[in-house]
Order: sequence, then C-alpha cells, then structure tokens
Amino acid sequence: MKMGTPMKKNTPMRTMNKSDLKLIAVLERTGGFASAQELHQILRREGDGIGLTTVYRALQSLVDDKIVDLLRREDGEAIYRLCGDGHHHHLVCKSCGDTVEIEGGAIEKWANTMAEEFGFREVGHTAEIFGLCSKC
Amino acid sequence: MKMGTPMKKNTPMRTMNKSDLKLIAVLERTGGFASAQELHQILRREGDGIGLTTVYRALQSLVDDKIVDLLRREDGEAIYRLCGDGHHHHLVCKSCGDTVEIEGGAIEKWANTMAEEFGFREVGHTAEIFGLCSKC
DNA sequence: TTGAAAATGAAAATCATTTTCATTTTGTGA
DNA sequence: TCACAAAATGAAAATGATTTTCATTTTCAA
Repeated sequence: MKMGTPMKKNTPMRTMNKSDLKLIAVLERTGGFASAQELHQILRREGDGIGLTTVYRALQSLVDDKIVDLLRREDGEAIYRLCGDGHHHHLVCKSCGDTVEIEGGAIEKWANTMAEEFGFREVGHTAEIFGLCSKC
Repeated sequence: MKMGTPMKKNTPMRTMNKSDLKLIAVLERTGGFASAQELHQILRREGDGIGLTTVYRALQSLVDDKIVDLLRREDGEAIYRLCGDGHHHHLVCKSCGDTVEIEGGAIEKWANTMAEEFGFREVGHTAEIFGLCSKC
C-alpha cells in the first residue's frame, strides 16, 4: 500500500507488545481474514482473557505499522490479515470469503501514471476484486 | 445478509415509487458518491420531509435493481452512486480531500483477467489512488 | 525501589444501519 | 364513488461494530 517510495529502514517502528504478538500468532495460525470480533472470540476460547478493546487497539497499530492488511466485508465490517512482504491485491469471494492473493503489476503502473498526470505525490492505492468463486 | 442469487434477466423489475425517484434525482444532481445519511440531509435541506428509514429502503431496492452501485468508504460507511455514470475511479488527496475522477481501462482488464484465471464469476472491483495533490 | 509512561479492560458512548409497528397512502375492483 | 388490501412511510427502538473514557495494573528505566 505504498509505492513510488523507496523502502525505508529508518522508520522507527513502535515496539510490539504482548497483545500485538498474540494477534499476529492467531492470524498466522488461521491464515485468512478475520474480523476483530472473531479474533477476540478465538483468543477467548483459548483461555486468553484479553479484552475486546485491546484487540481493536492492537489491530489498529498493526495496520498502522503495515503488518496487517485491513479490508472490508460486503457488510462493511473490517477484516484483517497478515500482510505478506510484497505489495499485493486480493480476489475475494463474495459468498464464501475465500481469498486469493494476486499480483497487480498493471495497477502499479496505472496508479503511477495517473498520479503523475495530475501532479500527485506520495501515492498509494487500493484495488480489490470481488466475485463468486468457482465453488460458489 | 441475503443471497438468493437471482441471475435472471426476466426478473420483473419492481415498480419505482416516489422515494426511489427522489433518490435518483439527488444522485443525478450531485453526480458523485454519497452516503445514505448525506442523501437524507440533502433532501431534508430541500424541504422534503422524507424519513431516514425510507432513504435506506429506497437505496436498498435501487441497489437490488442494479440502478445504483454500493461501495464503501474507508471507514466502512456505505456510499452510493448512480450506475452507468460510466464506471470510473478516483484520485483522492490525503490532505485536502480533493478528488479527481479518472479512467480505469487498465484496471477493468486486469480485474477481468485475474477473475478468469481463478474461475471467478460476477466480478466487480474497487480501485482508488490516494496521495498528496500538487497544492498540498 | 519508585515514579512515569504504556497497556489494559469494563462500561459507556457513537453511529450507521435495521427492525418493529402503527399509521397513511395508493391502487383496484365492485 | 366506496371499501379494502397491499405498499409505503417514518418514529422510535434495537442492533452491532467500533471508539472513547477512565480508573487500574504492568512495565521499565533511573
């Protein structure tokens, strides 16, 4: 979600706390998208007494630090997923929620071209495709 | 959330009522995206005593009838626009909020290609670019 | 050890959206 | 024109995710 910018190592990244790590662990284990409420339930079910507020806060900072992606279900609920290293996009099934990570080379070019044309700097972009997967 | 999937062209289209027409009129006039709340305010400001509930209901059926598109702001709020304005995308300034409508031919192709590759049907997509405009 | 800053969570507050339900409007057949 | 059922309407309550508040606990460096 960042592009024309050279990769910077100097960004002072907030230290991760226990809650952040717990959330990352769950996201790693489940591997897909999950809402804050779902993540909270999972942790609770596993005996962790973490509060919903803390889950929201942890997710927020993980998103800020670009460690997790945030997108939206069709009903507007926020769903989170661990970012891979590279910049990518998603193909999401409207029905079962199945997700495929895809490359978006064409998009990167498009975004850069358009941004340049209109004099925009420090541009990022979002692009998701949604539809019905072959199983649904 | 509903899903029956009426993929038929013979679906008799519900007759439009006054509220539907009012909403369409406002959307035509304003020409961009607007949330239900905003649309309601606009109508109110113009002296129309229409209720919020009715606005939501009208928008819902217009979306069902594919007369308006529904997408989501970054905060998850639903925003609506008339279909067939020609599908386009936006270049939004992070700082001042200025927006430019842009063409997205490349995106359409990309979305279709990817969808096909993974066997997705009935696909739609979202794509927005954001950055700092020349003034900011 | 100690005080300040960071983290935490319960409960209340927000806010968009949906549901309920009683009332009004509209359309149609007699 | 009348009567009546179906559709539309909107106020108010309900929902549900997310955020805020605020008092308490933890962490940690000096």
